[in-house]
Amino acid sequence: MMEKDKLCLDHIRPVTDALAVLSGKWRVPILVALCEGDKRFNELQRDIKHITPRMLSRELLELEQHALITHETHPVSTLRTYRISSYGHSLEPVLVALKLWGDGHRTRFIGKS
Amino acid sequence: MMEKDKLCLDHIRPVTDALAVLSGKWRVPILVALCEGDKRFNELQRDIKHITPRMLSRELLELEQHALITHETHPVSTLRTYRISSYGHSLEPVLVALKLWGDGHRTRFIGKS
DNA sequence: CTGTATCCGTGCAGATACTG
DNA sequence: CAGTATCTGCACGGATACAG
Repeated sequence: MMEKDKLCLDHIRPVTDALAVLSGKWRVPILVALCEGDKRFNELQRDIKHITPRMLSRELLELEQHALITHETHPVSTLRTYRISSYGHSLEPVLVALKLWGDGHRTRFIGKS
Repeated sequence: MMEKDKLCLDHIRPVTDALAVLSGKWRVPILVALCEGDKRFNELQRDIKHITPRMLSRELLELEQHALITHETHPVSTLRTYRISSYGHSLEPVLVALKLWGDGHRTRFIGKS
């Protein structure tokens, strides 16, 4: 089981797979917003600054196709509630690793906003 | 420290910072190729399938501006040698986390190439 | 060998308006 | 409230040719 953590050729595809899931301007903000708890469409639109309904709709669909989030539709009304799936929570170690490195990177390049 | 590894709002910026550094089609392939050892421009172009000299040049510059790689110019000839910096190696935990999750993701979505 | 210059197609994403 | 439709600009990245 991984005797070496060094980079090698067979790392490329899984890494780019993971990056593809997280890439785009709104994926991480949406996931983080949903980590505060289940939310509805307009709550997400309010909490995520500057996102348009078009992009929010698109990205919610994408995240759901990747099984990272789910939604429930209220039986009577048409209210939908979005939430992170347990599979979505499996991304946490990845996001933590990215955060730790990103913190250091911002520190190293002082002067960046 | 980090008493909790849960996602929260102040994770967004460092995470997207890190993602920005790794995003793009060629960054990871270049880093991985250089992990095999120092290489010259044409070696990289040969080892990284389908990359054009334009993109290789562009991405090498970008990676160097982010301090992830360095280059040395042979004093007499104009031969350049590219190598990963120690700072570049600090990305390894991040790439390992991405690889581990990406492996699982590919397993989960069987049928994907 | 180590790149640059130029041209170009496509997709990502914003703005705005509209609908059930 | 919860989205969709349409239009648009721009950046990403490929192809090809050229240069030091």
